[in-house]
Amino acid sequence: MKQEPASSTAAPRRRAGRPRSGVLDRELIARAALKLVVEGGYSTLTMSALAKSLSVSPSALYNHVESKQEIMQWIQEIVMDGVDSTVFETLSLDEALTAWAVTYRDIFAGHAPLIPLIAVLPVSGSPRTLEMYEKVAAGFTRAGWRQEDIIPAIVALESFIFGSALDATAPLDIFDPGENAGSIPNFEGALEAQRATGRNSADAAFHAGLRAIVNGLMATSRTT
Amino acid sequence: MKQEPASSTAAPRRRAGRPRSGVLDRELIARAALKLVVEGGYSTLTMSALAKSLSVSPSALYNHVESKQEIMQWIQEIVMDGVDSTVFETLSLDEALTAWAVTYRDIFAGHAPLIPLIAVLPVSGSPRTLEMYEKVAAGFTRAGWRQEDIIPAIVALESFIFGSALDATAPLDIFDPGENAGSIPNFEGALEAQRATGRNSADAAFHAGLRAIVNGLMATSRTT
DNA sequence: GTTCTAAATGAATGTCGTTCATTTACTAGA
DNA sequence: TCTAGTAAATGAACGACATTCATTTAGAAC
Repeated sequence: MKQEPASSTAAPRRRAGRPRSGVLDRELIARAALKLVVEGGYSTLTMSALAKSLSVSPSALYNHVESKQEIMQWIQEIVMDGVDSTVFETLSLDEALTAWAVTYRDIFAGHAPLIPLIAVLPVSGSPRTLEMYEKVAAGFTRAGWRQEDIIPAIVALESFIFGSALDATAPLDIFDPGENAGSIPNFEGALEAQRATGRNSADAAFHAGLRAIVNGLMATSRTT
Repeated sequence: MKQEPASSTAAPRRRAGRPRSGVLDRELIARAALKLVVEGGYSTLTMSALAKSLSVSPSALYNHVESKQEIMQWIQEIVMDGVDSTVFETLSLDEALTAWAVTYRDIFAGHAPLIPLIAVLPVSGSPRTLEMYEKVAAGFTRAGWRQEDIIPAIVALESFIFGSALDATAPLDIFDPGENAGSIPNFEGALEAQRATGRNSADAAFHAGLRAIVNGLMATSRTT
């Protein structure tokens, strides 16, 4: 925030290069927050718990962070780093999209509370996220897509991925009709048939849907 | 909700059929909550505000509701009623799916905070939601789909719809690269080309994605 | 009219995120 | 070495919340 052009958010810095007295900084806070989340889920991520895990008082955090939301964004950036977008450099577009989507969804299934946040957050705050988009866009371009069709395709895929990540956190018996059984024969039949396959229905849906949307997008790009 | 066998959650009841003294009941609370939400957004839906809108004290609500979450579920059921699933009785499967998805997404775009809830909530609590699934499943069955492929197809579509509804609430300039411009040529080019079309990118993505996933599903159902 | 009970009350609780006046301790300049 | 200057930590306090609970209120049933 002082003289570097890139760092967008409050990073403590002083004239000399060396770190100063403070125990805290952005990296430490972000890592501690992520650790808390990984170990105990998002409900355990409170400012007090975070402060305690850093052996500091809650108010001390506010010298480095604007709000809890900002910490969530930091976590999001770290998590997003786990998404493999190098596949676009080695695989064909449809294969790359599939591989990318799989890691994307798997990772965010463990971070569902971030999803409503990301979906609405300006990407400008996340350089690393932008790099991912660049690689994905490059993949489309290389495959000969019309420029104006690329963003909608990416957004559509992401919407599907986020929705699927949310869905992946649902209980297995989410569709159990309970006392309403009997009045919904078609649905119950379908449910039973799907159960009989032994596959997890969230996974089956994700893979079937991913195949459909990727194939569908490829077909569309040739048609229009 | 009065004498139907289905009502799963705390509904006040007494030996005789007539309503008793109390000002409150499930329907009233749900409507008042929805009204609050429609007028001021989900952040204005607090137990105190809800109680005040019903001229009652906050604690009075807890004679009829287990928790705020339960109120959210009631709202969800009312909102879900707005989704048009009669189209499956009149249109071909792909047309019906498209029409259904459009109303589904449009409606939930105005109720984004419900989405993380729904995605994870057992449907057994919502008879009317189950009826919707029944109509959708009937549409698939009528079109000759294999039973075990129906649930995954529905779930995949819903995931896309929920993701798209979340996306629809994002700010228009969400992709503005800000200070990171320059290092991401492919993405910026795609962005600019999309912008030049004059279309809202969330809408473009939804419609492109919907076409892709519907077409893709149809193709898959013939292939496998 | 007595009893039973659903329903409303209002005070209180606990958990949050967040603010702020104050203190602490390191650093730079004289 | 002394003297600011300042980033950073402290702890008490605040204001929203959802939720609980002992108590009161007022119909209905017998």
